[in-house]
Amino acid sequence: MGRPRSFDMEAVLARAVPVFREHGYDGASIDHLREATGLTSGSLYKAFKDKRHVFSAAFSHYVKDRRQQLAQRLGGALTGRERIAETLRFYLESASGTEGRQGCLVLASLIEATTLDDPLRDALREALDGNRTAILTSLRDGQRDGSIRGDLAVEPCADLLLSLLQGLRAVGKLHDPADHAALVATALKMLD
Amino acid sequence: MGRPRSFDMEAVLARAVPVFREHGYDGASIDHLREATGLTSGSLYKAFKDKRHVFSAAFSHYVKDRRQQLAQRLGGALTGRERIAETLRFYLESASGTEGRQGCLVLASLIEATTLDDPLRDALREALDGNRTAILTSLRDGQRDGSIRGDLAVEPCADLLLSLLQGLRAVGKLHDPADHAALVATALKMLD
DNA sequence: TGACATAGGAAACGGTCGTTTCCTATATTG
DNA sequence: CAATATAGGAAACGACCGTTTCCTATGTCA
Repeated sequence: MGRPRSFDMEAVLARAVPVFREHGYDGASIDHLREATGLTSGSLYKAFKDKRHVFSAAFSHYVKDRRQQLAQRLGGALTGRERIAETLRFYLESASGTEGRQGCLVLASLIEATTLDDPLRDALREALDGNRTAILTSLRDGQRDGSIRGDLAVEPCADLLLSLLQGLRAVGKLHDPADHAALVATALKMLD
Repeated sequence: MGRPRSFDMEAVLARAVPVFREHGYDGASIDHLREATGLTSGSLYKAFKDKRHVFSAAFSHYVKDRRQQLAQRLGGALTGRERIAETLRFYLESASGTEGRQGCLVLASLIEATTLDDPLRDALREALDGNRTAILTSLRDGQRDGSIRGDLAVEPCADLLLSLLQGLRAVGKLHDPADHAALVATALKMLD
């Protein structure tokens, strides 16, 4: 009971995410969040315990949203190899234009990893492990469906692809990646 | 003329670098720098115009130092292919342990790229372009010495390797890379 | 419909930010 | 050796940081 919230929590988080993507956890100020969300700082502190909790919720929202977007794009891709290729294309597009300039929240958090507390670092680890597991699954599926050689060392391959995807987002903060098709083709040679 | 400086500028920069590597430009406070360098904030402002100039000098120092370290390791590697392999090993080691946890200043700056001013962003671009050019040179040398196929598309390959190297540093903030040899072997397949 | 629990929002909190001021110390130069 | 230009360093600056307080508004429930 009591007076109900006049704003949509989901929408506020969606507006908070770009702030953290651009400034990181430490660099994002309550004033930035106030501007982006339209809430007063008082209301922010009614809805969240503190800045840390805003970040935590925004981080979860971002990871969930990215997972959904990727899952949707992977829906049509049949073979494991094609799923890896589509994942690469997804990241190449995310690393381009305004999206690329805004940056990846996972990557931004990674850079701040040493200054984050344990629960946040665990959430970050989970997000990254999730990405790695997804890649690994696609690789193993590819081996099963014949699109990837059966004797490929999938573990180092997954590690490498995980780093490559994050690296694309990093360089994408400055430059748009050129010639997506050639980049995908070259990267896929790691699977041969 | 006048009273000469009582500290070594080079040494102060070497002590300032880890502060920026850990906290980034925005996150590094004058107090952090004061602690790390042993200088009072007044002396810092005597030696540098402002925090931006401390960062600029520290950034140059870091890039120069990294270039030298890599050049030294590349001294013995004869073929272009071996130079690429050695570069990968260099980054894998840099991404490990306390060095990996401390992070790469280029990568940290990349994340903050959108909030940096034009001159700093230009310096960052130069550093990154330098890395890319070095990779490209090794690839072309490899084609000349026969260690890399002559019909390899070197441009996308260089882009990919550049992103991969940065990505290794990113993930290295959280996890040590495992099985360096397998990772190098897998990455080198992009050159086949 | 009146009591109440919570939201909304302005204002202020102490702390830290980057930076400047001001005074003293000291090596260099004529 | 006196004059001077700069370094060293303590203290203070206004601005902004994350957070809290306090008062009003408004929905819910008995």
